[in-house]
Amino acid sequence: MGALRTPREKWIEEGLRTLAAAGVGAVRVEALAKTLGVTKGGFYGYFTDRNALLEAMLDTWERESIDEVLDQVERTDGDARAKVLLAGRLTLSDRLLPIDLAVRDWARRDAAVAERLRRVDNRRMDLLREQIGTFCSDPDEVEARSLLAFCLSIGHHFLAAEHQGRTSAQVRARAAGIILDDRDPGADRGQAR
Amino acid sequence: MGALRTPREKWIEEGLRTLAAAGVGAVRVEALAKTLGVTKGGFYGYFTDRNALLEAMLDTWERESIDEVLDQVERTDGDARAKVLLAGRLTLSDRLLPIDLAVRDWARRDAAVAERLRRVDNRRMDLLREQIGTFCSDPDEVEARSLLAFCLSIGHHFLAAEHQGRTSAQVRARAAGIILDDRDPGADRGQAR
DNA sequence: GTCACTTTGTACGCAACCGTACAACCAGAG
DNA sequence: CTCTGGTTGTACGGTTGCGTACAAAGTGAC
Repeated sequence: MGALRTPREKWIEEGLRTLAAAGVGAVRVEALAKTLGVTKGGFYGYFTDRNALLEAMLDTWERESIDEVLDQVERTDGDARAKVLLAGRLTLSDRLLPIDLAVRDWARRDAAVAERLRRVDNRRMDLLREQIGTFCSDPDEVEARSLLAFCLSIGHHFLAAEHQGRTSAQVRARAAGIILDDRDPGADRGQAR
Repeated sequence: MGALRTPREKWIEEGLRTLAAAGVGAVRVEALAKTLGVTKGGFYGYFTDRNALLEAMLDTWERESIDEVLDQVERTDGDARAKVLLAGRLTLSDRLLPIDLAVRDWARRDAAVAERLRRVDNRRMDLLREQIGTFCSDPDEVEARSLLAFCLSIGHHFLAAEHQGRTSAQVRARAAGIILDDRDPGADRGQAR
């Protein structure tokens, strides 16, 4: 058999890295090849075209950011608030977060991507509803608090403002306290990413 | 004097339209010219290059989304909650919102854009702090609630999930109630965009 | 109508990138 | 060692976009 210096996964991995760093527009076959230290010669053996790579990248992202995160949260035994915070930390890990943000922008212009994102976000909201529902009885309020939790974890990465001496994490922890109806805001439960 | 069929403002306007609809990457001189029904011949009379257009677009956006919104809010006489909601509605108008979201993504990859966005966001957060501060005394809590208000208004545009029968606006109104510490969530104060 | 001045159209060179074709290459089977 | 099959490099044609140069055209002053 011939050598296999650049398997399919390498292309996907580098594609996701580029997506995270510079957006979909920067995911170009020749640029990836250059970064990988090869030419695009082998690329078209794995993918029919650039679009096939983008699909494969989305497959990987979707799998990682749903299945793996949910599995890990379910295996945890903490109270509801702890699970919510853990899910936030996992979903928005150093690896997944930048990809997530890039996909979110991408979805605004591509219906197929938007559909995938809808699936992922629905699963995440399900998790939030379930956990927040354990300490909040009004379904409308559960939904509102779930929305706030989601918007906080995504939105704060888009906010460019400062917090007048406080760190971003401090303000976020306090905000998480409000959403999770924590009556002891002084307690340090760790960072709310 | 010669005719002036396509003044500088036209290019900026069309640039902002394209930015809003398809992101910075889609703001290309020749594409804009085609949309405007001319060729790029005249473009380089107004701008030294594509980058100069992008700068001018940001100037326009910054002016519109700070000065005009703040002026209008200051002229309003309503209570703090009403002012917060009004600011949200103005900032996130049909015209400004899509530009805002595109700029936010752009800022993740361009330091100069990030700096502009920081200025704008700081002004917006100032407004929120000021208004929320009128009915909330703890400065840390004011900051946290301001952050939540901001994240809700920005973040909900990135959330692709459904709300189990409820409309997005309903859930958002309820969430705004939580943030603004409204003890009468049934009251209809208008939409919380 | 003519002139002066500015805007616009056309054409060019250059670069990046896509997708294809094919030759060169390289491990392991036999 | 040789053959074989998939992997990689190279070369190509086509497209799109930037920025420049200059000719063409149109408008208002006179």
